Amino acid sequence: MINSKTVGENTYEIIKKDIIFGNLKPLKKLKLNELKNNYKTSISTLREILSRLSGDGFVVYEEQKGFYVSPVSESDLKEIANLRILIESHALKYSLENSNPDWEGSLLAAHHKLNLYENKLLKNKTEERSNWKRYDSEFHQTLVRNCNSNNLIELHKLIFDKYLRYQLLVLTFRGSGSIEEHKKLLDYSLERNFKKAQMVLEEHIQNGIIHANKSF
Amino acid sequence: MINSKTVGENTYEIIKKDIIFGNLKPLKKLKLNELKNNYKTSISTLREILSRLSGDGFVVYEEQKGFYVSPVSESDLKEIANLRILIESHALKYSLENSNPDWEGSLLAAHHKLNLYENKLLKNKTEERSNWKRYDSEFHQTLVRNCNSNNLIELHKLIFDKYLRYQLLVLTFRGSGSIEEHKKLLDYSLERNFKKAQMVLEEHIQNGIIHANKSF
DNA sequence: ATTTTTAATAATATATGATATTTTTAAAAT
DNA sequence: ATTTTAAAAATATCATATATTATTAAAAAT
Repeated sequence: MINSKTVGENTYEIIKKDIIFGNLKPLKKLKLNELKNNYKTSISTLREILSRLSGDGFVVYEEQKGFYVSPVSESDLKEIANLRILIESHALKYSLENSNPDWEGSLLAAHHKLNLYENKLLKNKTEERSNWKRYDSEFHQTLVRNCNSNNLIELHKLIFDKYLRYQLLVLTFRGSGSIEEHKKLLDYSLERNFKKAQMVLEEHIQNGIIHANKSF
Repeated sequence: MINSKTVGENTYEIIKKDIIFGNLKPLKKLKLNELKNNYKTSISTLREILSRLSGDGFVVYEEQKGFYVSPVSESDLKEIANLRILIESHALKYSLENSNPDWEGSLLAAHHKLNLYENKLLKNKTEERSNWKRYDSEFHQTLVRNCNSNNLIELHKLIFDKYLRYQLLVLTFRGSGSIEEHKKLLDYSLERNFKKAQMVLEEHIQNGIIHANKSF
Protein backbone atom coordinates (compact mmCIF):
# COMPACT_ATOMS: atom_id res chain seq x y z
CA MET A 1 0.00 0.00 0.00
CA ILE A 2 1.21 3.48 -0.90
CA ASN A 3 -0.51 4.99 2.11
CA SER A 4 -3.42 4.49 4.44
CA LYS A 5 -6.13 5.21 1.90
CA THR A 6 -8.57 2.67 0.57
CA VAL A 7 -7.55 0.10 -2.01
CA GLY A 8 -9.71 1.80 -4.60
CA GLU A 9 -8.17 5.19 -4.00
CA ASN A 10 -4.64 3.87 -4.13
CA THR A 11 -5.18 1.87 -7.26
CA TYR A 12 -6.92 4.80 -8.87
CA GLU A 13 -3.83 6.91 -8.30
CA ILE A 14 -1.54 4.19 -9.56
CA ILE A 15 -3.45 3.52 -12.74
CA LYS A 16 -3.83 7.21 -13.42
CA LYS A 17 -0.12 7.67 -12.98
CA ASP A 18 0.56 4.73 -15.25
CA ILE A 19 -1.50 6.36 -17.95
CA ILE A 20 0.04 9.79 -17.47
CA PHE A 21 3.55 8.39 -17.45
CA GLY A 22 2.88 6.21 -20.43
CA ASN A 23 3.25 2.83 -18.80
CA LEU A 24 -0.21 2.16 -20.10
CA LYS A 25 0.01 3.20 -23.72
CA PRO A 26 -2.66 5.19 -25.55
CA LEU A 27 -5.42 2.98 -26.98
CA LYS A 28 -4.34 0.00 -24.93
CA LYS A 29 -7.30 -2.17 -24.16
CA LEU A 30 -7.87 -2.36 -20.43
CA LYS A 31 -9.09 -5.88 -19.89
CA LEU A 32 -10.55 -6.41 -16.46
CA ASN A 33 -8.91 -9.76 -15.88
CA GLU A 34 -5.52 -8.52 -16.93
CA LEU A 35 -5.77 -5.48 -14.66
CA LYS A 36 -6.99 -7.69 -11.88
CA ASN A 37 -3.78 -9.66 -12.03
CA ASN A 38 -1.49 -6.67 -12.48
CA TYR A 39 -2.97 -4.44 -9.83
CA LYS A 40 -4.20 -7.13 -7.45
CA THR A 41 -7.67 -5.77 -7.04
CA SER A 42 -11.10 -7.13 -7.69
CA ILE A 43 -13.00 -6.52 -10.87
CA SER A 44 -15.72 -4.52 -9.18
CA THR A 45 -13.19 -2.16 -7.65
CA LEU A 46 -11.46 -1.86 -10.98
CA ARG A 47 -14.67 -0.99 -12.76
CA GLU A 48 -15.23 1.79 -10.26
CA ILE A 49 -11.75 3.10 -10.89
CA LEU A 50 -12.07 2.95 -14.65
CA SER A 51 -15.42 4.69 -14.45
CA ARG A 52 -13.81 7.52 -12.57
CA LEU A 53 -10.92 7.69 -15.00
CA SER A 54 -13.25 7.88 -17.94
CA GLY A 55 -14.84 10.87 -16.28
CA ASP A 56 -11.40 12.43 -16.03
CA GLY A 57 -10.83 11.72 -19.70
CA PHE A 58 -7.92 9.34 -19.32
CA VAL A 59 -9.93 6.30 -20.22
CA VAL A 60 -12.55 5.76 -22.87
CA TYR A 61 -15.50 3.54 -22.22
CA GLU A 62 -17.64 1.81 -24.82
CA GLU A 63 -20.71 -0.09 -23.88
CA GLN A 64 -20.34 -3.85 -23.98
CA LYS A 65 -16.80 -3.41 -25.21
CA GLY A 66 -15.13 -2.11 -22.12
CA PHE A 67 -12.39 0.33 -21.36
CA TYR A 68 -9.23 1.45 -23.10
CA VAL A 69 -6.63 4.15 -22.58
CA SER A 70 -7.56 7.44 -24.22
CA PRO A 71 -5.81 8.13 -27.49
CA VAL A 72 -3.46 11.04 -28.01
CA SER A 73 -3.19 13.24 -31.07
CA GLU A 74 -1.64 16.47 -32.12
CA SER A 75 -5.01 18.14 -32.50
CA ASP A 76 -6.04 17.00 -29.04
CA LEU A 77 -2.85 18.42 -27.58
CA LYS A 78 -3.59 21.74 -29.24
CA GLU A 79 -7.11 21.74 -27.88
CA ILE A 80 -5.85 21.00 -24.40
CA ALA A 81 -3.20 23.68 -24.62
CA ASN A 82 -5.76 26.26 -25.73
CA LEU A 83 -8.09 25.28 -22.95
CA ARG A 84 -5.29 25.49 -20.46
CA ILE A 85 -4.48 28.99 -21.60
CA LEU A 86 -8.10 29.99 -21.29
CA ILE A 87 -8.67 28.51 -17.87
CA GLU A 88 -5.34 29.29 -16.31
CA SER A 89 -5.38 32.90 -17.52
CA HIS A 90 -8.87 33.38 -16.21
CA ALA A 91 -7.96 31.95 -12.84
CA LEU A 92 -4.76 33.91 -12.70
CA LYS A 93 -6.68 37.12 -13.19
CA TYR A 94 -8.74 36.47 -10.09
CA SER A 95 -5.79 35.21 -8.13
CA LEU A 96 -4.06 38.52 -8.74
CA GLU A 97 -7.16 40.47 -7.81
CA ASN A 98 -7.29 38.60 -4.53
CA SER A 99 -3.57 38.76 -3.98
CA ASN A 100 -2.39 38.79 -0.39
CA PRO A 101 0.88 38.20 1.48
CA ASP A 102 0.14 34.59 2.28
CA TRP A 103 -0.45 33.69 -1.29
CA GLU A 104 2.50 35.72 -2.52
CA GLY A 105 4.64 33.83 -0.07
CA SER A 106 3.47 30.46 -1.28
CA LEU A 107 4.02 31.51 -4.87
CA LEU A 108 7.56 32.59 -4.10
CA ALA A 109 8.20 29.32 -2.36
CA ALA A 110 6.81 27.27 -5.21
CA HIS A 111 8.86 29.20 -7.71
CA HIS A 112 12.00 28.84 -5.67
CA LYS A 113 11.76 25.06 -5.67
CA LEU A 114 10.88 24.93 -9.33
CA ASN A 115 13.72 27.25 -10.21
CA LEU A 116 16.32 25.25 -8.32
CA TYR A 117 15.21 22.13 -10.08
CA GLU A 118 15.10 23.65 -13.54
CA ASN A 119 18.64 24.94 -13.17
CA LYS A 120 19.78 21.57 -12.02
CA LEU A 121 18.10 20.11 -15.06
CA LEU A 122 19.84 22.61 -17.31
CA LYS A 123 23.24 21.41 -16.15
CA ASN A 124 22.46 17.78 -15.88
CA LYS A 125 20.10 16.53 -18.57
CA THR A 126 19.90 13.08 -17.07
CA GLU A 127 18.08 14.37 -14.01
CA GLU A 128 14.78 12.77 -13.06
CA ARG A 129 12.00 14.18 -15.19
CA SER A 130 9.02 13.34 -12.99
CA ASN A 131 10.33 15.62 -10.26
CA TRP A 132 10.52 18.50 -12.67
CA LYS A 133 6.89 17.97 -13.53
CA ARG A 134 5.98 17.88 -9.89
CA TYR A 135 7.47 21.28 -9.21
CA ASP A 136 6.08 22.68 -12.42
CA SER A 137 2.62 21.47 -11.48
CA GLU A 138 2.89 22.93 -8.03
CA PHE A 139 3.93 26.31 -9.31
CA HIS A 140 1.10 26.54 -11.79
CA GLN A 141 -1.42 25.25 -9.31
CA THR A 142 -0.32 27.86 -6.83
CA LEU A 143 -0.80 30.47 -9.52
CA VAL A 144 -4.50 29.66 -9.75
CA ARG A 145 -5.17 28.63 -6.17
CA ASN A 146 -5.99 32.16 -5.06
CA CYS A 147 -8.79 32.70 -7.57
CA ASN A 148 -11.47 32.02 -5.00
CA SER A 149 -13.48 29.62 -7.13
CA ASN A 150 -13.37 25.94 -6.34
CA ASN A 151 -15.03 25.10 -9.61
CA LEU A 152 -12.33 26.94 -11.46
CA ILE A 153 -9.56 25.27 -9.49
CA GLU A 154 -11.07 21.86 -10.12
CA LEU A 155 -11.41 22.57 -13.80
CA HIS A 156 -7.85 23.74 -14.02
CA LYS A 157 -6.63 20.59 -12.36
CA LEU A 158 -8.57 18.50 -14.84
CA ILE A 159 -7.07 20.25 -17.85
CA PHE A 160 -3.64 20.49 -16.34
CA ASP A 161 -3.48 16.75 -15.76
CA LYS A 162 -4.31 16.12 -19.37
CA TYR A 163 -1.63 18.52 -20.43
CA LEU A 164 0.75 16.83 -18.03
CA ARG A 165 0.21 13.56 -19.79
CA TYR A 166 1.33 15.08 -23.05
CA GLN A 167 4.30 16.65 -21.33
CA LEU A 168 5.45 13.28 -20.19
CA LEU A 169 4.62 11.50 -23.43
CA VAL A 170 5.84 13.85 -26.12
CA LEU A 171 7.15 17.09 -24.67
CA THR A 172 10.66 17.76 -23.46
CA PHE A 173 12.35 20.24 -21.18
CA ARG A 174 13.01 23.43 -23.10
CA GLY A 175 15.81 24.73 -20.92
CA SER A 176 16.47 28.40 -20.26
CA GLY A 177 13.38 29.61 -22.12
CA SER A 178 11.10 27.93 -19.66
CA ILE A 179 13.16 29.16 -16.73
CA GLU A 180 12.89 32.77 -17.84
CA GLU A 181 9.19 32.50 -18.44
CA HIS A 182 8.60 31.12 -14.99
CA LYS A 183 10.60 33.95 -13.49
CA LYS A 184 8.63 36.55 -15.40
CA LEU A 185 5.43 34.83 -14.43
CA LEU A 186 6.42 35.13 -10.81
CA ASP A 187 7.52 38.75 -11.05
CA TYR A 188 4.51 40.02 -12.94
CA SER A 189 2.26 38.13 -10.57
CA LEU A 190 3.86 39.69 -7.52
CA GLU A 191 3.43 43.07 -9.20
CA ARG A 192 -0.21 42.10 -9.83
CA ASN A 193 0.27 43.01 -13.45
CA PHE A 194 -2.28 40.73 -15.04
CA LYS A 195 -1.82 41.90 -18.62
CA LYS A 196 1.86 41.07 -18.69
CA ALA A 197 1.55 37.94 -16.61
CA GLN A 198 -1.14 36.67 -18.92
CA MET A 199 0.97 37.31 -21.99
CA VAL A 200 3.87 35.42 -20.55
CA LEU A 201 1.63 32.56 -19.52
CA GLU A 202 0.15 32.25 -22.98
CA GLU A 203 3.57 32.36 -24.54
CA HIS A 204 4.80 29.82 -22.03
CA ILE A 205 2.13 27.30 -22.91
CA GLN A 206 2.37 27.92 -26.63
CA ASN A 207 6.14 27.51 -26.55
CA GLY A 208 5.63 24.30 -24.65
CA ILE A 209 3.73 22.61 -27.39
CA ILE A 210 5.96 23.86 -30.16
CA HIS A 211 8.56 21.77 -28.47
CA ALA A 212 6.56 18.64 -28.99
CA ASN A 213 8.48 15.95 -30.80
CA LYS A 214 5.84 14.92 -33.26
CA SER A 215 5.75 11.27 -32.34
CA PHE A 216 2.09 10.53 -32.03
CA MET B 1 -35.88 -0.03 -19.30
CA ILE B 2 -35.75 3.39 -20.89
CA ASN B 3 -34.02 2.04 -23.96
CA SER B 4 -31.74 -0.71 -25.13
CA LYS B 5 -28.66 0.47 -23.30
CA THR B 6 -27.05 -1.34 -20.40
CA VAL B 7 -28.57 -1.25 -16.94
CA GLY B 8 -25.68 0.84 -15.71
CA GLU B 9 -26.06 3.42 -18.44
CA ASN B 10 -29.80 3.71 -17.93
CA THR B 11 -29.59 3.99 -14.21
CA TYR B 12 -26.81 6.53 -14.52
CA GLU B 13 -29.11 8.70 -16.63
CA ILE B 14 -31.99 8.25 -14.24
CA ILE B 15 -30.05 9.11 -11.11
CA LYS B 16 -28.42 12.06 -12.81
CA LYS B 17 -31.81 13.32 -13.87
CA ASP B 18 -33.14 12.79 -10.35
CA ILE B 19 -30.37 14.96 -9.01
CA ILE B 20 -30.76 17.64 -11.65
CA PHE B 21 -34.52 17.75 -11.21
CA GLY B 22 -34.24 17.80 -7.45
CA ASN B 23 -35.86 14.46 -6.72
CA LEU B 24 -32.69 13.66 -4.90
CA LYS B 25 -32.14 16.68 -2.73
CA PRO B 26 -28.79 18.38 -2.20
CA LEU B 27 -26.76 16.78 0.59
CA LYS B 28 -28.96 13.71 0.66
CA LYS B 29 -26.95 10.71 1.72
CA LEU B 30 -26.93 8.11 -1.01
CA LYS B 31 -26.97 4.84 0.86
CA LEU B 32 -26.16 1.89 -1.31
CA ASN B 33 -28.86 -0.34 0.09
CA GLU B 34 -31.50 2.29 -0.25
CA LEU B 35 -30.56 3.02 -3.85
CA LYS B 36 -30.42 -0.67 -4.53
CA ASN B 37 -34.07 -0.96 -3.58
CA ASN B 38 -35.22 2.21 -5.29
CA TYR B 39 -33.42 1.71 -8.57
CA LYS B 40 -33.41 -2.08 -8.66
CA THR B 41 -29.75 -2.48 -9.40
CA SER B 42 -26.89 -4.16 -7.67
CA ILE B 43 -24.52 -2.39 -5.35
CA SER B 44 -21.54 -2.91 -7.62
CA THR B 45 -23.33 -1.26 -10.52
CA LEU B 46 -24.47 1.54 -8.27
CA ARG B 47 -20.97 2.21 -7.05
CA GLU B 48 -19.82 2.52 -10.64
CA ILE B 49 -22.59 4.97 -11.35
CA LEU B 50 -21.91 7.07 -8.29
CA SER B 51 -18.22 7.12 -9.11
CA ARG B 52 -19.05 8.53 -12.52
CA LEU B 53 -21.43 11.07 -11.05
CA SER B 54 -18.84 12.25 -8.59
CA GLY B 55 -16.56 12.91 -11.53
CA ASP B 56 -19.33 14.99 -13.08
CA GLY B 57 -19.68 16.88 -9.83
CA PHE B 58 -23.23 15.87 -9.01
CA VAL B 59 -22.20 13.58 -6.22
CA VAL B 60 -19.60 13.96 -3.52
CA TYR B 61 -17.63 11.01 -2.34
CA GLU B 62 -15.87 10.66 0.96
CA GLU B 63 -13.70 7.72 1.76
CA GLN B 64 -15.28 5.20 4.10
CA LYS B 65 -18.30 7.44 4.41
CA GLY B 66 -19.80 7.01 1.01
CA PHE B 67 -21.69 9.17 -1.42
CA TYR B 68 -24.10 12.07 -1.10
CA VAL B 69 -25.74 14.54 -3.44
CA SER B 70 -23.60 17.61 -4.06
CA PRO B 71 -24.63 20.68 -2.12
CA VAL B 72 -25.84 23.86 -3.74
CA SER B 73 -25.05 27.39 -2.71
CA GLU B 74 -25.33 30.86 -4.04
CA SER B 75 -21.58 31.21 -4.35
CA ASP B 76 -21.39 27.95 -6.24
CA LEU B 77 -24.08 29.13 -8.63
CA LYS B 78 -22.13 32.29 -9.28
CA GLU B 79 -18.98 30.32 -9.93
CA ILE B 80 -20.80 28.08 -12.35
CA ALA B 81 -22.37 31.03 -14.12
CA ASN B 82 -19.01 32.73 -14.52
CA LEU B 83 -17.46 29.58 -15.84
CA ARG B 84 -20.30 29.12 -18.24
CA ILE B 85 -19.80 32.62 -19.57
CA LEU B 86 -16.11 31.97 -19.99
CA ILE B 87 -16.44 28.62 -21.72
CA GLU B 88 -19.49 29.32 -23.80
CA SER B 89 -18.14 32.65 -25.04
CA HIS B 90 -14.86 31.09 -25.97
CA ALA B 91 -16.56 28.29 -27.85
CA LEU B 92 -18.95 30.68 -29.53
CA LYS B 93 -16.04 32.66 -30.87
CA TYR B 94 -14.67 29.63 -32.66
CA SER B 95 -18.09 28.50 -33.78
CA LEU B 96 -18.55 31.82 -35.51
CA GLU B 97 -15.13 31.66 -37.08
CA ASN B 98 -15.99 28.27 -38.51
CA SER B 99 -19.48 29.27 -39.46
CA ASN B 100 -21.00 27.49 -42.44
CA PRO B 101 -24.47 27.00 -43.93
CA ASP B 102 -25.03 23.65 -42.27
CA TRP B 103 -24.36 24.96 -38.83
CA GLU B 104 -26.32 28.15 -39.46
CA GLY B 105 -29.24 25.98 -40.48
CA SER B 106 -29.11 23.90 -37.34
CA LEU B 107 -28.87 27.02 -35.22
CA LEU B 108 -31.92 28.49 -36.90
CA ALA B 109 -33.79 25.25 -36.34
CA ALA B 110 -32.83 25.06 -32.69
CA HIS B 111 -33.83 28.65 -32.14
CA HIS B 112 -37.13 28.16 -33.88
CA LYS B 113 -38.13 25.35 -31.57
CA LEU B 114 -36.93 27.19 -28.49
CA ASN B 115 -38.76 30.34 -29.55
CA LEU B 116 -42.06 28.58 -30.12
CA TYR B 117 -41.83 27.03 -26.72
CA GLU B 118 -40.84 30.19 -24.90
CA ASN B 119 -43.79 32.05 -26.40
CA LYS B 120 -46.09 29.27 -25.37
CA LEU B 121 -44.63 29.51 -21.90
CA LEU B 122 -45.20 33.24 -21.87
CA LYS B 123 -48.92 32.80 -22.44
CA ASN B 124 -49.41 29.73 -20.38
CA LYS B 125 -47.30 29.72 -17.23
CA THR B 126 -48.38 26.24 -16.28
CA GLU B 127 -46.59 24.71 -19.24
CA GLU B 128 -44.15 21.92 -18.64
CA ARG B 129 -40.83 23.32 -17.49
CA SER B 130 -38.54 20.42 -18.36
CA ASN B 131 -39.31 20.84 -22.05
CA TRP B 132 -38.31 24.44 -21.95
CA LYS B 133 -34.97 23.43 -20.53
CA ARG B 134 -34.55 20.85 -23.22
CA TYR B 135 -34.93 23.38 -26.00
CA ASP B 136 -32.81 25.90 -24.16
CA SER B 137 -30.04 23.32 -23.77
CA GLU B 138 -30.23 22.36 -27.40
CA PHE B 139 -29.96 25.93 -28.56
CA HIS B 140 -26.95 26.69 -26.42
CA GLN B 141 -25.28 23.43 -27.29
CA THR B 142 -25.75 24.17 -30.95
CA LEU B 143 -24.15 27.53 -30.38
CA VAL B 144 -20.91 25.88 -29.27
CA ARG B 145 -21.02 22.74 -31.39
CA ASN B 146 -19.24 24.36 -34.31
CA CYS B 147 -16.15 25.35 -32.34
CA ASN B 148 -14.15 22.42 -33.65
CA SER B 149 -12.81 21.32 -30.28
CA ASN B 150 -14.19 18.22 -28.67
CA ASN B 151 -12.54 19.05 -25.40
CA LEU B 152 -14.25 22.40 -25.38
CA ILE B 153 -17.63 20.88 -26.22
CA GLU B 154 -17.25 18.31 -23.47
CA LEU B 155 -16.27 20.94 -20.98
CA HIS B 156 -19.20 23.09 -21.92
CA LYS B 157 -21.56 20.20 -21.45
CA LEU B 158 -20.12 19.57 -18.02
CA ILE B 159 -20.64 23.15 -16.90
CA PHE B 160 -23.95 23.52 -18.63
CA ASP B 161 -25.37 20.51 -16.83
CA LYS B 162 -24.37 21.98 -13.51
CA TYR B 163 -26.00 25.23 -14.46
CA LEU B 164 -29.07 23.32 -15.59
CA ARG B 165 -29.42 21.84 -12.15
CA TYR B 166 -29.62 25.29 -10.65
CA GLN B 167 -32.07 26.35 -13.29
CA LEU B 168 -34.39 23.59 -12.27
CA LEU B 169 -33.82 24.01 -8.57
CA VAL B 170 -33.89 27.75 -8.01
CA LEU B 171 -34.21 29.63 -11.29
CA THR B 172 -37.45 30.51 -13.05
CA PHE B 173 -38.50 31.46 -16.53
CA ARG B 174 -37.87 35.16 -17.04
CA GLY B 175 -40.31 35.70 -19.87
CA SER B 176 -39.81 38.18 -22.68
CA GLY B 177 -36.31 39.17 -21.58
CA SER B 178 -35.00 35.72 -22.24
CA ILE B 179 -36.86 35.52 -25.54
CA GLU B 180 -35.32 38.70 -26.81
CA GLU B 181 -31.85 37.67 -25.76
CA HIS B 182 -32.14 34.39 -27.55
CA LYS B 183 -33.28 36.19 -30.68
CA LYS B 184 -30.35 38.58 -30.55
CA LEU B 185 -28.01 35.72 -29.89
CA LEU B 186 -29.27 34.04 -33.02
CA ASP B 187 -29.08 37.17 -35.17
CA TYR B 188 -25.63 38.26 -34.12
CA SER B 189 -24.41 34.71 -34.56
CA LEU B 190 -25.74 34.52 -38.09
CA GLU B 191 -24.05 37.84 -38.77
CA ARG B 192 -20.89 36.35 -37.29
CA ASN B 193 -20.62 39.35 -35.03
CA PHE B 194 -18.79 37.85 -32.11
CA LYS B 195 -18.43 41.01 -30.07
CA LYS B 196 -22.14 41.65 -29.93
CA ALA B 197 -23.12 38.01 -29.64
CA GLN B 198 -20.73 37.63 -26.73
CA MET B 199 -22.15 40.64 -24.94
CA VAL B 200 -25.67 39.33 -25.26
CA LEU B 201 -24.61 35.91 -24.07
CA GLU B 202 -22.92 37.30 -21.00
CA GLU B 203 -25.93 39.46 -20.23
CA HIS B 204 -28.19 36.48 -20.80
CA ILE B 205 -26.41 34.31 -18.29
CA GLN B 206 -26.01 37.13 -15.76
CA ASN B 207 -29.69 37.99 -15.99
CA GLY B 208 -30.47 34.35 -15.50
CA ILE B 209 -28.90 34.17 -12.09
CA ILE B 210 -30.29 37.49 -10.93
CA HIS B 211 -33.60 35.78 -11.28
CA ALA B 212 -32.68 33.16 -8.74
CA ASN B 213 -35.14 32.95 -5.92
CA LYS B 214 -32.73 32.88 -3.07
CA SER B 215 -33.92 29.65 -1.55
CA PHE B 216 -30.75 27.73 -0.89
C1' DA C 1 -8.42 -17.67 -52.58
C1' DT C 2 -11.44 -14.66 -50.62
C1' DT C 3 -15.65 -13.99 -48.43
C1' DT C 4 -19.35 -15.56 -45.54
C1' DT C 5 -21.25 -18.43 -42.00
C1' DT C 6 -20.90 -20.97 -37.91
C1' DA C 7 -19.01 -22.52 -33.71
C1' DA C 8 -15.96 -21.85 -29.87
C1' DT C 9 -13.79 -18.81 -26.81
C1' DA C 10 -13.16 -14.75 -24.28
C1' DA C 11 -14.81 -10.60 -22.14
C1' DT C 12 -18.24 -7.71 -20.36
C1' DA C 13 -22.33 -6.63 -17.40
C1' DT C 14 -24.70 -7.64 -13.54
C1' DA C 15 -26.06 -9.76 -9.26
C1' DT C 16 -25.30 -11.95 -4.86
C1' DG C 17 -23.24 -13.42 -0.81
C1' DA C 18 -19.37 -13.18 2.42
C1' DT C 19 -16.07 -10.76 5.35
C1' DA C 20 -13.38 -7.15 7.42
C1' DT C 21 -13.36 -2.54 8.61
C1' DT C 22 -15.27 1.82 9.70
C1' DT C 23 -19.15 4.93 10.95
C1' DT C 24 -23.06 5.95 13.10
C1' DT C 25 -26.41 5.40 16.63
C1' DA C 26 -27.95 4.48 21.08
C1' DA C 27 -27.18 3.40 25.81
C1' DA C 28 -24.55 3.79 29.92
C1' DA C 29 -21.45 6.07 32.88
C1' DT C 30 -19.11 9.87 34.51
C1' DA D 1 -23.71 17.77 29.29
C1' DT D 2 -19.94 15.20 27.87
C1' DT D 3 -17.45 11.10 27.38
C1' DT D 4 -17.25 6.04 27.02
C1' DT D 5 -18.91 1.82 25.50
C1' DA D 6 -21.68 -1.46 23.03
C1' DA D 7 -24.65 -2.55 19.19
C1' DA D 8 -26.18 -1.78 14.68
C1' DA D 9 -25.62 -0.12 10.16
C1' DA D 10 -22.96 1.02 6.22
C1' DT D 11 -18.95 0.88 3.50
C1' DA D 12 -15.08 -1.46 0.99
C1' DT D 13 -13.57 -5.33 -1.04
C1' DC D 14 -13.50 -9.81 -3.03
C1' DA D 15 -15.02 -14.12 -5.06
C1' DT D 16 -18.16 -16.50 -7.56
C1' DA D 17 -22.01 -17.27 -10.73
C1' DT D 18 -24.76 -16.31 -14.88
C1' DA D 19 -26.41 -14.18 -18.97
C1' DT D 20 -25.18 -11.55 -22.70
C1' DT D 21 -22.25 -9.73 -26.09
C1' DA D 22 -17.72 -9.56 -28.72
C1' DT D 23 -13.99 -11.57 -30.68
C1' DT D 24 -11.55 -15.13 -32.72
C1' DA D 25 -10.93 -19.26 -35.21
C1' DA D 26 -12.60 -22.86 -37.95
C1' DA D 27 -15.56 -24.50 -41.45
C1' DA D 28 -18.30 -23.86 -45.37
C1' DA D 29 -19.62 -21.55 -49.39
C1' DT D 30 -18.87 -18.86 -53.10
